[in-house]
Amino acid sequence: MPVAIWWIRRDLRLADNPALVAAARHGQVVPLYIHAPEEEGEAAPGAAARWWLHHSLAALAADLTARFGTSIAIIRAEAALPALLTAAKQWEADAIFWNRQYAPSQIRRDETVKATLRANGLRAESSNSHLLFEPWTILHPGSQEPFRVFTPFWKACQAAGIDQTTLPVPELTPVAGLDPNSFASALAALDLLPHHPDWAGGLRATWQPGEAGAWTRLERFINEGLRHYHVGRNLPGERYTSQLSPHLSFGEISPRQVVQRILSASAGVIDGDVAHFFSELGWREFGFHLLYHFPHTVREPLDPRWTSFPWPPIDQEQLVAWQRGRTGIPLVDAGMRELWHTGWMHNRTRMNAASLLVKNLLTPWQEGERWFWDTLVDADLASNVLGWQWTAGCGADAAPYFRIFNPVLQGERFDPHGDYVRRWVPELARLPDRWVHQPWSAPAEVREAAGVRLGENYPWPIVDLAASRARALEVFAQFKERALRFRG
DNA sequence: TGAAATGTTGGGGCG
DNA sequence: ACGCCCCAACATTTC
Repeated sequence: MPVAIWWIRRDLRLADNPALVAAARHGQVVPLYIHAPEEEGEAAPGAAARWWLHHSLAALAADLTARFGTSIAIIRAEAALPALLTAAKQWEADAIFWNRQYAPSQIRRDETVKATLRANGLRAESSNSHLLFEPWTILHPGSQEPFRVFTPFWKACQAAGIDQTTLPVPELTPVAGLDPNSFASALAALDLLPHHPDWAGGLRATWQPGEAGAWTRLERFINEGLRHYHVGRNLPGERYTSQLSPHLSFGEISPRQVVQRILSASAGVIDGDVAHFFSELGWREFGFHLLYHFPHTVREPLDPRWTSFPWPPIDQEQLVAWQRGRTGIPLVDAGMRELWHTGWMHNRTRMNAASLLVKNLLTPWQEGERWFWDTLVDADLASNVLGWQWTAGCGADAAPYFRIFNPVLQGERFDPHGDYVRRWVPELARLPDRWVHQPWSAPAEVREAAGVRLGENYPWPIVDLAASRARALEVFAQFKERALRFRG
């Protein structure tokens, strides 16, 4: 019986996995994970993602053991290609199957890998498991150009129609010789987990990486979040969002499975809540669309004229205060601490934290992008870059430069009782609702009664919101006047 | 998927 | 009864 390698990447699941199905059809299956972060460049996982990767691999291996009595072979390598060639020889495999990835470095690597494997007489096939729509299939009907604006992009996707068919877990004949013990030691040798100090306690308490955990999240969302999603998704203190992002990022569940399950739960009815949730999946697709068609956006603004934006020198002290949730602005600090503790941040707060860094603190968006990349368990190059460039106003469908969030008003509007702030910034927990989003404005006796001593147990704001807003408006307006005057 | 300034309207207090 | 002012409430515009 021939042997096929299932080259595992960000498709850490058994169900709806085209590469796995293809491998199982071909013959005996070698589930193989190659750890070669150096080769992935900008897409190499950050610290929080490495924690997730460890546990997701462990979960997948456990599933393979329980269902098929096999495990995952792990190779630590400088590059995937030689590892694949060695593995093919070792297992006497004549075919390799994988699911596609879309970061520029990954696309380049996969092209070389595919060509070389085939030149060596091996069968090499890739499939789509990560997206509802391959980026190259959605183009402007007339010009055949990629989209730069979300709404027409998503309309074109919907016009193309979401394929709802999903693949069952295949019957699988494993190769002999893969066992849980050697998997466990190989996984440990990858050294993906933090130590000295172990900062992952909050992650462990929050998440269950793996296919089962992904489905638990989805079912919880359908039961508790979806019904009021359209309004509730804006409230960071409540649990109306799906929190599926890390599971989707690691391919523990496919967007197709999510769509199919939600439609079955809603009896096929697409009301406002369902439509809005689907459009959030659409934003994920849009990120991959942009990353594929405009790969330079990983480091540079989509619009090249923005590369000359006159950022002032980076204030390291302010940057660290932002990273650690010590800006003195409660909503932003709550968000940054939620991120540090759980590896995830509510989208409403992501926008506010990003706006403060880029606009009020005039810090290059790449600094924020880098911090998010390292601390988010759901960090996807596509979504992260899209989000930061959206905030900075230099990306696709970007927020205009004058859109500057006021984190006090945003807090009062979307966290009216301060539940979110109190949870993550306990120093402020005893302040009345009226002042919880702006402790610096509270009467001294109110602060004292609440045990808030600014400058001692909670910082004064590191920027004056009104003054820094005015400064950002001026800098951005001047830049627009000078640099953006000539189109194209 | 903004905030703040400015403009408009209409009710109520008051001389 | 009337004009005037104030200002909340809402709409529009500007950044």
